[in-house]
This record gives sequence, structure tokens and C-alpha cells, in this order.
Amino acid sequence: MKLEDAAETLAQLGNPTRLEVVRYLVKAGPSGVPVGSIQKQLKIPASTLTHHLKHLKGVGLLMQKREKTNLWCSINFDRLHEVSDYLLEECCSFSLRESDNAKTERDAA
Amino acid sequence: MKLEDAAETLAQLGNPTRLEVVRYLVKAGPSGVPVGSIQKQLKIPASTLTHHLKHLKGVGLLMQKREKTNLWCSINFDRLHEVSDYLLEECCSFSLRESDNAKTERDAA
DNA sequence: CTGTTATTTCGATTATACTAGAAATATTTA
DNA sequence: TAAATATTTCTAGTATAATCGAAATAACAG
Repeated sequence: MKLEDAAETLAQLGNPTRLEVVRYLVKAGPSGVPVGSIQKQLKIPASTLTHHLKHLKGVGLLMQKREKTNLWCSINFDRLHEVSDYLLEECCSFSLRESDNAKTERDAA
Repeated sequence: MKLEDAAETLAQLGNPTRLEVVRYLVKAGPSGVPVGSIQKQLKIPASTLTHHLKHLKGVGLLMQKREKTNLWCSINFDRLHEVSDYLLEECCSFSLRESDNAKTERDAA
């Protein structure tokens, strides 16, 4: 994964409204949810939601599939994993050591 | 972790310059690196770098410690883990199922 | 076709972020 | 004190993003 792509994907996740949508889709699971359901459940104006869905789709986090008048949205779990993993690339040897230190510091505070 | 905090943290990671800095710090490990070294290595103008470091510190991703004229910067691994984990919260049951399917398909092949 | 529901486009407002040069402020060393 | 090095503040131009109402389009059901 290229840095530019990771940054762009993270930026899209870094909007409260979009992150809320992403979490809703994560919970909905692989079968997904229609746009309208997201809109009603999360109370996001339709035009605003469309705007954000476009962004999520643009970075490959969102998959869409039409069925009759409904457009079903589902999260791309692989893509989400990919960006999540990117953050911790090359840090594993440290993170183990750090967790111990950090825990000690937290407990002391 | 609250959604707003996660979004804000992800937003800060979603800038190419900052993500580059974060990765540099991740590789640098717990001991960290002085501001000036980041600046020279990544060729980021000093004022721009300070600006971005402030952002990273603001969301708790960056820790700083002064030593003589140098300000040492290190990544907060726990915080990084926290936000990374947040993205996949409540998706495990699905992702496992997905992985199993994938595995099954691989085994069958 | 006509009406109904679902979703998108348009357009405009408002706010916030990125960038970096120049000057200012530490902090140390001679 | 003076000079050297490290980092921050100030400032400002430019760009991009968030928001949402109203109107437009698309897809279907009768």
C-alpha cells in the first residue's frame, strides 16, 4: 500500500459522519444496507450522505450493489484491514516492548 | 474510544506529510528522533513540520521530550494501536467468517 | 403512462486545513 | 556577551472540504 493511498483512505475515515457510516456498515456485515436505511437510522440528509458515500467508494472502502430501487452498501473489510494494518507496519517489535512501559506509566499516573 | 476522537485522530493521520512523519517515528522506535532530524531527513520546512507535530501531539499520537537544544519526538504506540483497533471493532465475527470462506476456497482449490 | 419511492446532482455558504517564508524565541557553547 | 543551533510563532495566500435544500433523475409498481 502506498503512503499516498493510505493517507487518502485515512483522511476519508477521519470525518465523523463518514466514520459513523463506516461503523454502521461494519456492524451491518457483508450483506450490507440500503442507502435509505443509513439515512434514516443515522439521520443524515440524503444529499450529505450521497456525498460521503462517494468519498468512501472513491477510496475503495465501500461496495455498492443495486437491487430494484435500493442501492445496497457494504463495507470492504479487506480494504479496512489493509489500512488498519498499514498504521502498525514495522512497529511490532517496538509495540510489544512499549505496551509494558506504557502500562507502567499509566498505572503510575 | 469515542467516535469523535477516533475520527479526529484518523483525520490527523490522513495527511500525507503527517503520515510520513508518523511512519518515520514508528521506524525510529521508542527512543524517538529530534525535530531537526525529521526535518532534514524528510525535507519538510521547519515551520510546516512544527505545525504538523502540533497536530499529532494534539491527538495524543506524539510524545515529546526536551534534551538540551533538541526536542525528541516519539510515537505513542498505544494510541496508534487504539485507533487501528477501533476501525475493526465489531467486525471480527464477519471478518472471521469471511476468512473461513476464503480459507475453505483456498483449501478446495 | 402516472404516481411513488430512492438516490443523485446542483449550487451556494461557510468553515477549516496546508503550506512555507520571515522574524522571533529559546537553549547551549565559546 | 556573542555566536550558533534548534524550534516556534506570525502571517497570509491558496486550496479543499462539509453541509444541506431544492430540483432533477432513476427505477419500479400499478
